[in-house]
Amino acid sequence: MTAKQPLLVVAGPTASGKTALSVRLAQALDGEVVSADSMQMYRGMDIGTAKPTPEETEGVPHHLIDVLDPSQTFSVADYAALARPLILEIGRRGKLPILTGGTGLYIRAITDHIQFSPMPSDEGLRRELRELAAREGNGAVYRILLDCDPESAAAIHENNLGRVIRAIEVCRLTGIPISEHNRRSRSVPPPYRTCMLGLACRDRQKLYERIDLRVDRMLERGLVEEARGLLEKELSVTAAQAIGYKELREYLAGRQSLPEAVERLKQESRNYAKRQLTWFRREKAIHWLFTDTFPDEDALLREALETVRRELYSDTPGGTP
RNA sequence: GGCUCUGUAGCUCAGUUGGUAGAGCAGGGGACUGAAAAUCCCCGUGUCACUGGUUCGAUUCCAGUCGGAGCCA
Repeated sequence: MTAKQPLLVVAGPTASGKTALSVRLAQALDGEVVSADSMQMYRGMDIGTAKPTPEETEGVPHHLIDVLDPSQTFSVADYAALARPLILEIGRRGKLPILTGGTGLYIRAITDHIQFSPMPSDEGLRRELRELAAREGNGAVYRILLDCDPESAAAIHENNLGRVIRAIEVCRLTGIPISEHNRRSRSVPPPYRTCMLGLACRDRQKLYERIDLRVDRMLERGLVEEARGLLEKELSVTAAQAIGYKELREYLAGRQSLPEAVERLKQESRNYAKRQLTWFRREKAIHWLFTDTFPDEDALLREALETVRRELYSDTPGGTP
């Protein structure tokens, strides 16, 4: 029986200070950062995703950044396939992997060790179901799910068309209801001893102000030009979802003034942060660090380190580092 | 100065043929397993500008007052 591998997670909404904290934690704990950010994986999407710059990383290795071309689609399953061996390998080298990012789904896939079995997708079926929904309404598609997987149907809202379609697709393709599928995906216990840190602000308004400010800084650094270059290319469905570029597209197409587009971009970012908070709040294992309650960054780091040592390195039967 | 329009939820606006009002956005909460920076769900009492008048009853009609917009001088 082998001891579980220590894994540190730094989660939190956009602009909460994840990058800075994880770099300092990596320096203090001899770690390497593994990004859990669905958009920073794309090359060329630098300013808009607040990708850590060389100055910010201070030499600390950062993985799973710039590993995709914006034309590539991607999924949680793909993420897990990349991240898991990487985490293992970092550990083998005697380093602490620090999973940092705001994509809750990706983080959970790792921490809960969700098993993704190989599964083909069926574009034709998806399109067909989408057309059915457009023609006869979401209810028509939902009824199909009700028929093949009542358990999932009970958990998915009729209007959440994407999920309804996915559940039907899994049913049709594998003959197993997605509810059953999801249960099986949790059959393997996580090989990690995990400590989860969450960054947040006590004062929501303060977070929103930070977000607005950061957007302004992105614009100063050339976000509009970055967006112009990116939008000339063919973007995958995944990459096209990134906040920043899709709002600026309206401006670049002359359909909206720059101030209007910027306001929308800030608004989208704030709404996104709120959704992230909802997700992470559900993660009961998270130790929350409220950045606005610490006098300075050193105090924050000290508290974080104390939590990590307690969670990861105390009374470990396998010995301490 | 005259005429016209206008003043309803934080914002933009509906509406009530007179029985005290509702959408979108914002805001808050929630869900989340192959597109997740996505997708979806739930939450709306506010002197209906103010003061009078008509009326059983006015936010709704009338008059005046005070804001705002426009047109003519």
